[in-house]
Amino acid sequence: MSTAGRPPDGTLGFIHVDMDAFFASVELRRRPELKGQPVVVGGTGDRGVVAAASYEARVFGIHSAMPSTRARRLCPHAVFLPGDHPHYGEVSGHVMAILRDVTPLVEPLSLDEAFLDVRGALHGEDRAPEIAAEIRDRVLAEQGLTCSVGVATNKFLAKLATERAKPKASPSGPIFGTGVHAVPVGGELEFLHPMQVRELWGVGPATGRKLSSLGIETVGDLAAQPRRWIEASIGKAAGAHLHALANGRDDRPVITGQELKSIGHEETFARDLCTHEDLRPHLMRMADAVAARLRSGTVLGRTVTIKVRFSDFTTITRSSTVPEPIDGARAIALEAEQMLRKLDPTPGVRLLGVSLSQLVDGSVRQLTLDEVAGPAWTEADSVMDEIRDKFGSSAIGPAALVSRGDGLRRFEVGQQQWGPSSPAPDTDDE
DNA sequence: TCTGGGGTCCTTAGTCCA
DNA sequence: TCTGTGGACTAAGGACCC
Repeated sequence: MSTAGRPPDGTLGFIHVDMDAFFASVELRRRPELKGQPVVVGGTGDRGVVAAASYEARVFGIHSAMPSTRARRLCPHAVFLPGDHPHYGEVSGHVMAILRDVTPLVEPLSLDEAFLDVRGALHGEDRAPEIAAEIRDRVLAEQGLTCSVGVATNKFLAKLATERAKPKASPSGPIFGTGVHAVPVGGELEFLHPMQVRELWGVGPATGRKLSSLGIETVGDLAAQPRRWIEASIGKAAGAHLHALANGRDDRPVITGQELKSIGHEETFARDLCTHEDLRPHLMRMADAVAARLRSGTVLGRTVTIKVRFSDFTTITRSSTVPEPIDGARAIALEAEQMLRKLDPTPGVRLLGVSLSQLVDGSVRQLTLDEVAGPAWTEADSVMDEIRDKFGSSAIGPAALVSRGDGLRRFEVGQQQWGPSSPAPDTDDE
């Protein structure tokens, strides 16, 4: 991990790039015949959500994170697509390469967003907006995709500037934005203070309600309050952070090569599961998926966490820390199952998740007692990794998953990015 | 209107130990 | 030996982001 090193210095040199309706735009690029139609990418089943909506779909009120069932009601004639995460990752890689061509100081936030620190490329000239426009032109020319770009004196203002540049949906159709918006040096507070406090990075529904109950509606209202009072009202860390942002201060550097803190896998089931026997194969499959990702990233973890969401949507987590870091499916499953056994699934479990945190570098791994006693499991994991590399993720999986008679389908992992793909079957095989 | 999956960070509370 | 304190660690939950 490395950082830009220099703190923000009042130079207009931070750029935020955000792809416009990324997943939907990538699909439209593949299927030009859908251009102009409302396109929705995401979970296609009853329990799925929208991952991305084209601006034509947004005209109908559809937005990301909306339940798919609601999106269908709002716009029954929209084209609903299941999404292709590996392909979006590939396209994202091409876009990030363009950004890294501008500066090595690129901090990806997700597949479709990144911060850049271009201060080193300015040579004392005020040309960051020009660089932003060049980025936009190159992404369009080389990838056939549009993006919006914000420019400011720090990361947070650059991100807000991007929002100003974005296309908007209106009842009469999409309104295309300026594409690039720069917040001039000295104009930060004028730009910031009229905004709703909810627009600040880090203010979600809960904090928004709390601030509103304190009479704080705009960013200017927040900036005018004493910092200590804000800290006492919403918590020390969040209070100090938001107060600084409201005053236009954000000292965070652009960080390249962020280290991963946890790796997990979770799934919402097409219908609720009520017994340990039903849950166990899913737990095994998820432990196997997490283990494979740990090994492919050459990391090990010490804390195993399971997440259980019941039918009434109450969600609990249980975690357990093992003495030595692990990356084997069997070891993860063992810990996870012990925790799951202590829970009562009879009210109905709609989601189950397994994750590993407290990650450490796996390239200098120490053998665990388990491995010293019998290295067969580690070898089996390595062989599985090799087979998956050659024949795909569904080619092989834990034996526990084939004994139920529903075979290879069980080995599919990570295919349910936005919820189960089809409505609950009326059969008894889950 | 029923709410995904991948994460990060913070807060609070309990325990252990020096 | 007992008590208080503070730090490190762990566990659980919540809020937030894309």
